[in-house]
Amino acid sequence: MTSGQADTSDLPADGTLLTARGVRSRAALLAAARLLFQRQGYANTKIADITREAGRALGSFYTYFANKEEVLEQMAEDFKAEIDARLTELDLTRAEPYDVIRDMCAVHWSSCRAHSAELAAIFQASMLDERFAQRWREIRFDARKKIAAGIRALDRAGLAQNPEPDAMASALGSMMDYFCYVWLIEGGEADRVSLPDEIAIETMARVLYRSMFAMAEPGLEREGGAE
Amino acid sequence: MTSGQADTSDLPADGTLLTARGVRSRAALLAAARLLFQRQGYANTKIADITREAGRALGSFYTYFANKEEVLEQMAEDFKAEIDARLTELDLTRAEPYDVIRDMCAVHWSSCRAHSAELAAIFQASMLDERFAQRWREIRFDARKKIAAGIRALDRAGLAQNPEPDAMASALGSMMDYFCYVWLIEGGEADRVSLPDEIAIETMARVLYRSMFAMAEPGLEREGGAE
Amino acid sequence: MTSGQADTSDLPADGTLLTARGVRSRAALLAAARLLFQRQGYANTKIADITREAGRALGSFYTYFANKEEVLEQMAEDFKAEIDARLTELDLTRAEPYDVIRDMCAVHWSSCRAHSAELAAIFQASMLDERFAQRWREIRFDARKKIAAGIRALDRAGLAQNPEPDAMASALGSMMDYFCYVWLIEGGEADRVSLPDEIAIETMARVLYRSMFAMAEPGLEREGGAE
Amino acid sequence: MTSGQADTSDLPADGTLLTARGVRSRAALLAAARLLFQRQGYANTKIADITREAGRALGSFYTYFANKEEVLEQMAEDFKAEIDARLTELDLTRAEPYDVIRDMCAVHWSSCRAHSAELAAIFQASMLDERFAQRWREIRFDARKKIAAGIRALDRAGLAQNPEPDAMASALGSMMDYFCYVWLIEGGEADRVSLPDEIAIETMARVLYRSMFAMAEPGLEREGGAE
DNA sequence: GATGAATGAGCTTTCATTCAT
DNA sequence: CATGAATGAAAGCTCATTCAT
Repeated sequence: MTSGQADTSDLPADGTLLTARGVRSRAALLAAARLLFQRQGYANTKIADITREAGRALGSFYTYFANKEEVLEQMAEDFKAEIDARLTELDLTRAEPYDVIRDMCAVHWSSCRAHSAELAAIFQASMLDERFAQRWREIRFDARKKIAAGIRALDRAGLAQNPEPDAMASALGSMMDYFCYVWLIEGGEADRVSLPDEIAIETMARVLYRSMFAMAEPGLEREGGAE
Repeated sequence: MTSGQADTSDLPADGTLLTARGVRSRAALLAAARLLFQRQGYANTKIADITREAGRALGSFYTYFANKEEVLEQMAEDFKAEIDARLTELDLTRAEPYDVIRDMCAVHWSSCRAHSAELAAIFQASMLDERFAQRWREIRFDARKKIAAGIRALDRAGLAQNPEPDAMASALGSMMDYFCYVWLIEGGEADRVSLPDEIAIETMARVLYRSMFAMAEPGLEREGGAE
Repeated sequence: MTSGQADTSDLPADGTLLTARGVRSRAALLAAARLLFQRQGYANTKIADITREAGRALGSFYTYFANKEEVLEQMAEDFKAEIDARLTELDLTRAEPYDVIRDMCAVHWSSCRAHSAELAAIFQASMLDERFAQRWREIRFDARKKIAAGIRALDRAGLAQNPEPDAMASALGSMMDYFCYVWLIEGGEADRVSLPDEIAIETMARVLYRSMFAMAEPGLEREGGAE
Repeated sequence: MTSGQADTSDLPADGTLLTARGVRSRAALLAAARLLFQRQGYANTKIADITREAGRALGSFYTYFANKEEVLEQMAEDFKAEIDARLTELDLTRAEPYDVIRDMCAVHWSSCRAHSAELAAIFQASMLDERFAQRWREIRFDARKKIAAGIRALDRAGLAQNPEPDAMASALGSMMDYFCYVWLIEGGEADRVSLPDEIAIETMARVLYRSMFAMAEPGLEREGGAE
């Protein structure tokens, strides 16, 4: 429920099975790493910090991971798996498209909140290391493709016009990713440090809906909004 | 025109005036730093890299800067000054609001392109160092305020409805900043590495306009778009 | 007997207990530091000198000490503990006051000889660093107080007169400290490089006794000295 | 009057005569060095500190001195010349030997006070650099010889007994030097930071007189002191 | 003479990774 | 498996000294 780590966290890097003790140690290290990535950032976290936080010896880290990158890779995998899973679970058949978009934004926001450590670490690593930049591009690509597909469907249905669906999807995805980073990790904007979930989700949903449909979202139309 | 560096680049760390030779060296170091921040990132750039690239001795760096942070601070200042200046020059009285928004996006995009080194460095540093995160929040805050003001004006004029102008401004600003980072620095999305200026600018403008006005932008309406 | 280091040498910087191997390394580093402080002075000794002399890698130094100052602090502590202990062991009830004073001088001289590295380092550091000047003042303060107490006792007993016991104690203490430094570390006076223990001790004792009692010490009186 | 620097300060290292401008610069540098040696110590004073304090360019230092050592050497020379001169001026024919000793201590104390920068620098340098240790030994040697001569004279006159005049002179000289250092430069003892001139001088004189004569100094005898 | 930028050797400290116990 | 000491390559930064202007 809390994460998708269960699938993989009991496996060492080389595929060998771990003893019960090993499983516990590995989990302790991953948990410590998450805590620290979130608290002090990925780059600022040393291997020694992780083992200290996990109450393990420094050398034990290398029993389970080749290096810090591997920890992050593991986390990124779990993170992506979870987002994918939750996006797949979405009910795309809801009558009102805005509700679908809103659900998607809610999933994105709550996943990012639940995995803020991973989000922080991936964002950071993507800026330090081209390999992780590539990984991050892959991770977010599914979401982009989904959005682009939605835009193309609208176009085909004559419901809206969008000459560059991929660029638009990239822009909207960038908004979602960085907006979550800003409010869930970086500490908000200069004049405000946090945002209620409800507002965050609606704001993202509104931008997505309006950008895709080029009209106001249903809730507001009824109130005699932009029209 | 290219930058606001002229104002400050003839001043060393302690406020004393530099000789002509000093001005040249300082500029060479800044140029080398820009090049390297862009090419290999801020965190991956060592002081020795900068001096080597600038064709200067290691120690010379410290004649002009106390450390790498100071270089970035200088760049950030210049960057912000330039963006501010260019946004101030914008003609806000153009008849068509979309044109104003488009101009703004064009300024943002071209500024980010011209200062991609600074953008890369600031983004990176903001993720490694809380002090720079704060600085980055300040730098981008003007743009957020401007967008929020636009949204509030539309609301007051009854042209659109937007219950959370600040959150919306943050989302749109995040989109602009990260979209520029992704395409100008990080190398695009998984399936594409670059975007023509025209498309990038229009995409951002479209998202801004539609989100703020909750309707299609003028160009498309005429073509019988979303309606 | 040789030192009070035993109490503390099995503790690393952070208070954790060391393994046997660690105890050995720490001791090796301290021994190397002592040797070098004595041979080439505190300020002239680099961390790399210490580790090389100890046959350890440079980085190993930092497993045990935060910096060179900490090494000295450790030594100073041990030095002070030893002098205190030896001064406490003195038999203050000997019938002849001169013998008590002579014993005290003997303890001081031999402690300084045994810990000439520490003495040299503390003296040097006290001149480079106000923090160590303060520490040095504290270290020597017990001895000053002891001398001043002796002077006051004589005054009260009507055996001598000394209007400024604290100033006198400072002068006598300065004599003892610097005289030891000069002959045990600096290399004596311009025309002579060393002094037999016996003469050094008697000279100090004589100055102390005469200054406090304002009369010749017993041994000489019998020989028909100053009277 | 303030110093003996006048004799030499208008001569550059190589014997060439300086222009009036040069004389002023050299003096400014020496004055700045004195100030800083006193304020922050010899070792902690950088060449750049000196030139900044003197309001001169960094490079100008090397017009007048080969390095910092040479500055100190110059100062030491002046210092020694002054002490020698003042000790020579002493009236050794005063009826009361205590008065002679007291005058000598007064000269020593006031010279050290007037030249505390030099004293601080020489003491420090003597602990960092064997060359200066040697120099310092030479500087203080005259004083030692004078004291030893006094002791020998007393011995010959049968007025006191002192089997080791040179060791005694070293002890008394060490007392005088370090006592002055402690109170004029280092900042006193742990419980007190300064001493009135009168008390400092009398304390030194008392230790000298009593140690040499093995009896109370005249002033106290009259008050029915030690007898 | 005066200036201050340029130089680079030298030192400190950090930390990922290895490996003997 | 666990442990934590050992290692040494990398940086960062300082500052005496030189030298072109």
